[in-house]
Amino acid sequence: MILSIDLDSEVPIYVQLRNRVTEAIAEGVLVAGNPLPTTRALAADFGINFHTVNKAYDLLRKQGLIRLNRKTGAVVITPSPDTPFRADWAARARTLLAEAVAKGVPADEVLTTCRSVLQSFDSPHSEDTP
Amino acid sequence: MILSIDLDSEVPIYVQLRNRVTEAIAEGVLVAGNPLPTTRALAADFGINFHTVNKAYDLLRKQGLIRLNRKTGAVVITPSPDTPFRADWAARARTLLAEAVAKGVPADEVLTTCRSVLQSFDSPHSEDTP
DNA sequence: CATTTGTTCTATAACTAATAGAGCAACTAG
DNA sequence: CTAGTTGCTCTATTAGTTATAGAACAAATG
Repeated sequence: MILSIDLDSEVPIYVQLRNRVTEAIAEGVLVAGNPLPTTRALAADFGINFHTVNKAYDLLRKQGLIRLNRKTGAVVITPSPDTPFRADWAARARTLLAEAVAKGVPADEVLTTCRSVLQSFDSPHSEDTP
Repeated sequence: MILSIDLDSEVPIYVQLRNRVTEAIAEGVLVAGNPLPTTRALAADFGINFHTVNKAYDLLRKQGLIRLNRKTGAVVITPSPDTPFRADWAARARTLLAEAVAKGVPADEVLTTCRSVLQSFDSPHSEDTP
């Protein structure tokens, strides 16, 4: 797995890590059952502290996207999109969509952008279909 | 104008203020030329410090949504959806959409939610059309 | 000219981000 | 059963952010 983070970004490292893993799951690069690198290994890869990785994994666990086992490590799980999540997500979507509309981007263009992003998640990402 | 903020939220007050104003512009409640309350007046309304409101207004100015004049106060302007904005916005949209898809929400349901939010912005919000 | 308003400066307390080290608890492999 | 790995917890420090606060300046209106 190749995760890229920007140490100079204004976005906290642990948030970037959470976002990248979340996107990898959405893309199908990571599916239920797949293991994530250990906190210490991933921290060593990026040259950051393992506590920072730990924080990102903890966020993902609270999001209900991974399960953390001692010794086995972090594993992607099959999520359940419950009602509280949908409500919270819709509120955040409203804020983000408002930002584009307020900036003058036409509603249909906004929707087209969303559609193409969603389509990019749908396209297959298997390594063993040559 | 009625802006509501939650002092107990984990979202910083100045971010909430920016979000509410952004949404009001997207909804058409605020249109180009409309004045915003003065920083001191809005701060008094919410019982918060005027520096906090100042920070929110400064964000909105950097977003290109309002113009700040001495004495005249803050005024909503006609924005220009430039390319850098679209690219940055698309990246953030990707992260948010990934969150829903990774959580198991079907892509078409995500798109439907976005569409209904955008439609809620389109519906008229004029006070003088009985 | 006087008032209002955004702007800027300094300052402080509480919180967050990231790093760091130490050690505990559980699980697997040998 | 032992040894090692790994998540987890604890304390601690440094740097930055959030929100508050007071004071004063600059520009534009009336």
